[in-house]
Amino acid sequence: MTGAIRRKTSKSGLETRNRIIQAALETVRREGLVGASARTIARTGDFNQALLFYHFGSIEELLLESLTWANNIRMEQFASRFEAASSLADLVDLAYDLYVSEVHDYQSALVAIVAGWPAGSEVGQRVMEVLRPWDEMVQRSLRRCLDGSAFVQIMPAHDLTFGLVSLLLGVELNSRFDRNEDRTKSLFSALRSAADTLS
Amino acid sequence: MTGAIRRKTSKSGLETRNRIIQAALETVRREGLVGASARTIARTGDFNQALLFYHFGSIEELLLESLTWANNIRMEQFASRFEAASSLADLVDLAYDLYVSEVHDYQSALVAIVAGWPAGSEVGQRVMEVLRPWDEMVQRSLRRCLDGSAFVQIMPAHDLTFGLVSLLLGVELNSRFDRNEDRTKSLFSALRSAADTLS
DNA sequence: GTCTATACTTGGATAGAC
DNA sequence: GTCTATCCAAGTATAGAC
Repeated sequence: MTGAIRRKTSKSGLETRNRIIQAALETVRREGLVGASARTIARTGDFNQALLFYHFGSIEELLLESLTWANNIRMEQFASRFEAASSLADLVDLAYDLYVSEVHDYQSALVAIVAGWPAGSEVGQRVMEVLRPWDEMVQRSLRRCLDGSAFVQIMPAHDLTFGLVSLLLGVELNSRFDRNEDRTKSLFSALRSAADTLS
Repeated sequence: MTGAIRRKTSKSGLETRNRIIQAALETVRREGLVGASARTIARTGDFNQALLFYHFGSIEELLLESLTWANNIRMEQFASRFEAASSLADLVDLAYDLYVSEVHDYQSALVAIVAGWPAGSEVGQRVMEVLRPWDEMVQRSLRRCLDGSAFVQIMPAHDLTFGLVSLLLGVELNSRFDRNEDRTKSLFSALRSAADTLS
């Protein structure tokens, strides 16, 4: 297994890298992680299969970088909104928006990648690192929102963080085989009113 | 793709089927779904690779039956306890026990299998069917426990069901790359006291 | 930086002996 | 029902032309 390969990043090189990443995500979305081989990915993006190895060195590396890429977009997209949130209800809304945007754009290809490797493996480690910032961001936001609220008495911030992040993962995983978006919508709107009532 | 193959189930045949299923689960656990090939599974279980095809016809079929098998065990193990639950707090405890037993026995190999295939695929459909009974069981139990409680005002039973099941999936997925069991323990004990307070 | 061609490995699956 | 041998497809990866 070769590590990450990064050539001089010329303009067209970057564009191609991006095309390949898009094709990888699209393929995982359509065929599942089990169906995402170099050849199927290349067919999806309509480029030569060898290109993938030139730019990323291996499939694992490509999937990992695709995960990172998609995740960074989400982070950038949501970071300011998390900073701006001022109540638990805001955070619930944000979580829902995150879910919608995730499922809409990637049909939760991310959770498939996350779930595919065992924890101890090298890939598993790196997946973990990609996900960690979310936890920190949510936790910071949550502490700020709940500061002074009586709500922390019944549910400490770190538990709430872990619960919210896990719930989001679970809902996304669920959405992979239960095409009923209404259930999620309904859940989050119930959570939202609960948050309103309780805080 | 060939369908399920079921020969006359002699005693030793059944035992072998079981050995193969165990090996499949063990392999997914250790190598992840991406590392679960016919050959690696056979090596894990120390049996001939061809045997797998004789008994199950294909890898997909084997993984699906492994999922079903492990899931049935859980269902049998927990069904009576879900029937016996009489409060929201009981249900939270049950969910936690389910998590522990799942992670302990399979290190969440199940969620890996669940996440590996796309929703629309044949495998995805069947995975969905395997999971559905949980939803029904939890929902029945929940309605019974919350009957007459004021809690349903802030959180309807069907939303709570979906939330609880999703949370469990998410926590199990999380446990694949975050080896911190204490976080889960802490979350569920917080949920438990919340359930006590609120119902 | 991209494509074609190709080497080589692994994986899925079957046939036939035992 | 299980094992050995084997076929073939698919997969990963590299070399070299353009």
